Amino acid sequence: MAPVGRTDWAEEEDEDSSLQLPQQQITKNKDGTETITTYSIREDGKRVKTTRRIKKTTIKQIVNPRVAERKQWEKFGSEKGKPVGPQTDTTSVAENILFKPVAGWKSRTEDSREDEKKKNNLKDAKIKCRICSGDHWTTKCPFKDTMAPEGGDAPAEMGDEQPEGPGGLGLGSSSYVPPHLRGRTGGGEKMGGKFERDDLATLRVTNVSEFAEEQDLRDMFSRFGHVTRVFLAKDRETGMAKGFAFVSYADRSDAAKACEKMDGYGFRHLILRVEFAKKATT
DNA sequence: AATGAGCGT
Repeated sequence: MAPVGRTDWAEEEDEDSSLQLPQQQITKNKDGTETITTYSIREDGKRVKTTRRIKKTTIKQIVNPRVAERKQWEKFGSEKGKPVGPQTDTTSVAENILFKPVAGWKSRTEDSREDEKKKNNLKDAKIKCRICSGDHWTTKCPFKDTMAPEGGDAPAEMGDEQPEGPGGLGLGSSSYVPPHLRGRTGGGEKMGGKFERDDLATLRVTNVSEFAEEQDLRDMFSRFGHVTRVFLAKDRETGMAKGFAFVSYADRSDAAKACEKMDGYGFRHLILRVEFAKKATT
């Protein structure tokens, strides 16, 4: 039995607290700013007074005309009758956030000095081709296909148990295998002559949003078949996406399907352009 | 508009 004259206790408390809240106040300051004071109740029941100082800007300065007009609309719903502009108790007003990617943020910690040193050493180190003594890397040498490095017996490798790298590509005494050549089983590959990336099933995707990530592309493209590689071009200095990407498939037929379906596909307010890739850098 | 990165003697 409920005590006489008592309604639901929860209801009562609700009414109490909401009725006692003072109205929002706005005071104009001399410097042209305004101070807005609002009152609200937190989840734990505590009453909170919030003051904010804002600087008013002419609407024309900051928004396009359609948005400006929208700002003058009469409020509706639970905000009905409230004055124009954001009510700070229901709307949080934030500053514009500028997104500035920074290169090398990972190493910008206490031990970043060490990193700097290493970098400089690398930069100062002179490059001399072992084949022709030119100022390029041996691997970039125009004669590397026809000539062996001078001296023949290169400094003995530490781990001699591995006569050839995991890829078994037989690049002289070096066991290094560049990432794109690793783990190949040679499916229908002409092994004579130069090594070329298998771009037969690779699509070039352009007009890619700078906010896209490789995973986004993988998600979109893997419905057409097994995606073997996604490369999203980024500026190596800034990390900014350059707006194009490469997507490789295990099967060229899947690539063809994807090409047909994804060319013209809308992604993040941009229309993707998809076509088969031509050969890589020469 | 744009055709990829990686190692390092």
